[in-house]
Amino acid sequence: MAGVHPIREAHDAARHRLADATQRYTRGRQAVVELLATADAPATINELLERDGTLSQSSVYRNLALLESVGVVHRIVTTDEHARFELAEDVTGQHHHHLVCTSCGIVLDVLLPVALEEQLHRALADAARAHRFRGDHHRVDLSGRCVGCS
Amino acid sequence: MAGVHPIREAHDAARHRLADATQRYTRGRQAVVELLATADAPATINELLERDGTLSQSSVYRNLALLESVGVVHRIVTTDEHARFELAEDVTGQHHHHLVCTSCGIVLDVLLPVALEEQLHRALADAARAHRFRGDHHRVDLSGRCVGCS
DNA sequence: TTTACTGCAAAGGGTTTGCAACATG
DNA sequence: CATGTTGCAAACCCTTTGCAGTAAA
Repeated sequence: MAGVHPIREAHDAARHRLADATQRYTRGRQAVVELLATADAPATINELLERDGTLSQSSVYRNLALLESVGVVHRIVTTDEHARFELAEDVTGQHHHHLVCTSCGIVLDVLLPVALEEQLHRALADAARAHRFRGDHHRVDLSGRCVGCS
Repeated sequence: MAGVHPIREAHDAARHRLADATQRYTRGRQAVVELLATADAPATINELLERDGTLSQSSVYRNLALLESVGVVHRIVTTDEHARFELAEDVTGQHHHHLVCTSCGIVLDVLLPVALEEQLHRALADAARAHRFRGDHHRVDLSGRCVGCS
């Protein structure tokens, strides 16, 4: 992961994880992974359908749900009415966070300083322990207005 | 805010902000504020309707949207299919974050160390500037499993 | 008294699913 | 070939809205 052939690696990860779950890596699933791997920001279902007119809506929904369940895809839900999808961090190898535009709903990826991530990780682990909560992963969003909407 | 009569202060804030918007502080709106002020965690619409059987669903939806628009209520959207609501931070005076159970969808409030919040704030401001994004407020969630679901 | 608000029921809209045809391993 | 997968269309379910009656200021 996070190697020099990110798209191929995304396909390999998807193929292997699906195989482990006795699922096939069909053309539609490959197309979804390809679209997400080449997107410049988390995409909505409609954006995926527009980018590849041969895909059917119901299959894209089903395949995104499947890919999410095997950890290849990550679903982002904001106050925007459309869910957005991106490749999971352990496929891209790149932990990141989001800038969310409250006007148009677009989501941009951003990185935070490693030291801050570590502190945050520790603080959240403390909070989880205090609430007897088994923490999984954290999410940091900054809401605001993108260039086009401000 | 954040005083010794949090519930009364929530009502006062709601009343004033609604008045500023030429809106009335009706019984249904008071009931919603009261329910949120006395809830131990962010609540779904159904939870509010169950706690006060005299409320009608459509009015609760409308009133939550209105209260959100005047900054009294904050909407939390997670991967859970139901939106959750809590009093806004500038009504409670308490900036906080969330632990979100990926199984049952419950949301718990948590505080982070002030120093960490400041660092986070600065780092996000930097990221926003780099993307020519006008930042508003940040959101930090920890996803995982609550006691009941693990 | 004015007019914002409520409650009901029906409409909206993103997402899910039944089923017959199809393609993958 | 056996069975997982697809595509269509209908069903779902949370949320929103039209409208006539009601209540807040």
